Amino acid sequence: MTLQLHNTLTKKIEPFTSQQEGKALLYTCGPTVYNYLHVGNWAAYIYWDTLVRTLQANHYSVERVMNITDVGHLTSDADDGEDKLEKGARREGKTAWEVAEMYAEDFMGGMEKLGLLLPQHVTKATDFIPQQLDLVRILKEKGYTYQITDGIYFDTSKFANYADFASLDLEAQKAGARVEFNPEKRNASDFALWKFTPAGEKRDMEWQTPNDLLIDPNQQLMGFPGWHLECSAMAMSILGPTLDIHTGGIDHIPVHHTNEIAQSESASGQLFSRFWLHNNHLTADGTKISKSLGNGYTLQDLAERGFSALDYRMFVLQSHYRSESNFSFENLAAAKNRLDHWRAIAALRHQTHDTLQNDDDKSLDDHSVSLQATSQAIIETLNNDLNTPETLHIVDVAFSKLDTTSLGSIHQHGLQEVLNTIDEVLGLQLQSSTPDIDDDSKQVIIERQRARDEKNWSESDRLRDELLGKGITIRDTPGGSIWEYAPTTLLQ
RNA sequence: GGCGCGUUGGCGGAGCAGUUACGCAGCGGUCUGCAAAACCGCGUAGACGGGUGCGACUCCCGUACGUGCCUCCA
Repeated sequence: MTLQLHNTLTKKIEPFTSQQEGKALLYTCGPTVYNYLHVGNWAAYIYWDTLVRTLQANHYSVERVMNITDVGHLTSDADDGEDKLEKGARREGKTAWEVAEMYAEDFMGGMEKLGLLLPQHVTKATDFIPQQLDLVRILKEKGYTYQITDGIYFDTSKFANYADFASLDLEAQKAGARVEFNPEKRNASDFALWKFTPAGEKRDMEWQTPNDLLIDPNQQLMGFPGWHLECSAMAMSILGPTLDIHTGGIDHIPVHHTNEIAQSESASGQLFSRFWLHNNHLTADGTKISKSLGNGYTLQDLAERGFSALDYRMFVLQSHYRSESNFSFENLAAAKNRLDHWRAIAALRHQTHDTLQNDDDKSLDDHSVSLQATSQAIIETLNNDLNTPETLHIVDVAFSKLDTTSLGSIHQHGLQEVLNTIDEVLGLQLQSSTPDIDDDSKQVIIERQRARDEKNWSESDRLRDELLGKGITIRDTPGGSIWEYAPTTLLQ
């Protein structure tokens, strides 16, 4: 099966194709760096990392841009809230620049812990101010903008298909709106492209508004970009007017992405993105994740309870990206146990003695065949709109078979191939987390076997404890002793 | 008020119109020097009411409940 993806644009699952053969242009809406990311935020990046890996498994080279929003994201989409960065800065007694730097660094650290592939372009909104102003200029020249007291706005009534993407009923929304909108705006859905620093205020982050963008060119106005503008400016200036895929959270459909499409397509006259993928949200402890509820767990919170970032990655892969899923530590523990089992299987690759070099050797029951088929099946299920839960099921079935297979009968090459595939597409680092044990430990295992042969149980148990001290557990099977890495214990 | 989604066993979570999802947890057993692991078995899931099928968890309609976005947020 070729890669099929659910496209929000058409609300259907469609075969994926790119504009340029073998190359996919991808834009991912990144974080606003005014706080630590919580598990819900991270889930999105894990899903999109799986997308990138799946594209690569389908022989696409991926050129990907991810923004870091370090300015202009207001605390309200009504364009009259505070800037999150400026607010965060006041909270912490720092400048907006320092806050952005600190949390951006934390974000990059989290990416690494989770084993997320680094996009080719990780771009900060503040590094793309000229490009954003250029976009405003183009829109102004084409007659899509108007200026009011607090900024330059995009007139959504001039973009005929504005409501289509999110199936918006603008009139009904207006009637039921719970937020007062700026009465100077021509339409409730109009949004700020560029905001002016209010008179008498000084922001940490502000730039001179180019005179040619103003009604009165003699005005001297400081300002800053609206939140939606940055994504369009970075995406188009780096990847060109039309993306192959644009990803983001489901919450972005009605406002952020709708606005991105409006401003980008109005400026370029071309389709902004051919595919739009949206991840559903995570709840935590049965309710929506929210700072005020205290369930916005961070990676640090997980670590303090004995869970690694990769345990969390496994947890996220257990549900489909378009389903709403629920985070709890109980569920995370289930994911961790599953990952520990997979690692035990991965450790077998050091302990098999491959007597069969030929994959087609039929004398070896069906293990080699099934392992080969597993690698293929993993890609197939991911190609089905990134069906990661089904992928895990396939791996479980294959690994269960290995549980019942004696060491000598495991087809090492096939196992190696499956592990490679899993690590490539799921990023669980099964192999790097299970290096071969050192020679000393191997010697201890041999000595223990000798003690057991002599029924010297006290010596045998002593050696087993010695290995446990090194984080290695032993299980004795009819076919011999097998070692694996001891699972890390959870803090209660 | 508008738009959307969901309801599967103790917890999580898929596929599929007719045969075990899978994982985790629980109980019983086998194996084992012990332990661990593994294996076998058990608990007979599909909100409710209709409809269409020989047959529905799986398609259609309705009801109830829950939930998301429109307001911080992936």
